[in-house]
Amino acid sequence: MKIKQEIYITVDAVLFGYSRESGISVLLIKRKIEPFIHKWALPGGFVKDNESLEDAVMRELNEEAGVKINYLEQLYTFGKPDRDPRARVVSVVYFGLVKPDSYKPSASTDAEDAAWFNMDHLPKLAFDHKTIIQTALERLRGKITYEPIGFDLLPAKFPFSDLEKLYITVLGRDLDRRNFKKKVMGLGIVEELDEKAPITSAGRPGNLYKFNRDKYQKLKKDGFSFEMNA
Amino acid sequence: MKIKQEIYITVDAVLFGYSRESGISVLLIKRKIEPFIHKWALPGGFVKDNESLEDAVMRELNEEAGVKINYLEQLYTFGKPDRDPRARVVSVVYFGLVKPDSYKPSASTDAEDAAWFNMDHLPKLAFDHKTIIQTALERLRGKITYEPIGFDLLPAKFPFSDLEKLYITVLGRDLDRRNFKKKVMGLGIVEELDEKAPITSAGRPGNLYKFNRDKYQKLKKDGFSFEMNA
DNA sequence: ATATATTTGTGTAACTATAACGCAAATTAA
DNA sequence: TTAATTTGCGTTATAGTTACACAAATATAT
Repeated sequence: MKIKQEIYITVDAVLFGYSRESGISVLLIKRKIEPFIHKWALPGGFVKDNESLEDAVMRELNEEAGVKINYLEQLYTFGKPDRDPRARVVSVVYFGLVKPDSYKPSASTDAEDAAWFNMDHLPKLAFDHKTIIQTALERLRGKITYEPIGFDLLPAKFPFSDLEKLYITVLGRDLDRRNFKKKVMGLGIVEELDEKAPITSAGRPGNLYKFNRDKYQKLKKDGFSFEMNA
Repeated sequence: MKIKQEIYITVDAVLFGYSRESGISVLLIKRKIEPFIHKWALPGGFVKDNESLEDAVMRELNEEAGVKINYLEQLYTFGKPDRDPRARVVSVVYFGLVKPDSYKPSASTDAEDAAWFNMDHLPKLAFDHKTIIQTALERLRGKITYEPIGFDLLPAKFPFSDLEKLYITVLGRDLDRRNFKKKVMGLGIVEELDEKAPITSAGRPGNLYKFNRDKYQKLKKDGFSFEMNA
């Protein structure tokens, strides 16, 4: 092609996980090449000439971490001229959610190490990755109220209070337990199971619940819109 | 740099305009180079090595059209390997709104022609630009309900029914005129002016109204959230 | 000139959703 | 055995939404 352009394109991913005990976590990898060698960074890498952007993120995530992704969407493209000291690099960043089941990052080939970090205790990060994580967190906050993506952070079966705690953590404000439950159950997409939740603390044992994704899809087609402000 | 990568990066812009008479329009330019020479396409072009993505869109818009942009945000990055017949091209697309005042595309240097097209009568478009416009329209629809971006499609002073018609057009459904007005005025960010609207049709003449952006910003800082479902 | 159609402005009543609570039941911890 | 904790279910007051009715001021048709 005629045009002279010296810009590289990468993909990165912000993967969020959640647990009742430690709240929201982010998956990071320890870089084993320069720049920022041995520093923590988001998983990602250069896009190959013939693969789509989505394929590129999925490949990198497999190579570097090996976790099962439950939800993935494009977040934002970061392109400030000086964000990479080596050269001009534009990064298309994806936003993903991982269930606790498939939480463990497996030993990987490309990264020195991969680990989940609590959002409140992030290490120093390479490049502009701190800003990127901030943007991703805002997306999570914004989106959880009008799309049922919270369930992509929980196991298939969960005690109701886990869902409630997830919303409290993500939204960063208190909710009325009773109103929250009424609202959620009223939507008709969460079902109570005939199964007791494993005991984790004092108090009356509760049931397990599950998200009925099929029902949500059906309702959505008929113009139903999820909303959780309670 | 070590990495071999043959991917080009461009920026494109979907600029929307609005008028009571013709509804929503999109700004298109007629290409004067291959591929798709003489075909209509979104304004845009290659990013220079040292300019930010935003600077690149603004530059291209000036070169090709010369309209004043009232609102601009990043929309999405399109990167399918075969979207450009020449080579692998990843395009970062921006979404913008233009007021009717600064509506006229001025004669430009880079494009053969630039013109506004009604959303319902778009010509055949180059590349995947039809899909891109569709995505942008969805963004407009989604965003107009929870951020006051509708005012970026109207002149500073407008008859109230223009705002109402804008929402009806964008949302694609009917609204109750009276409830809509109550809702909007109740938010406290639209002011009635002491000025009659110019007469455009039969019926009782109405006043002009204006959006108070300062007040909105102030309220927003205090946790106020715009919402228009009426 | 007069009647008709059109558009703006204001209001009210019924219904629905949200917010703020209380209390009993079933369990663990003291 | 008692206290603390957690779940489940319910009620009431308030706020918000929806569905209407009607008068006023103008252009248009007759």
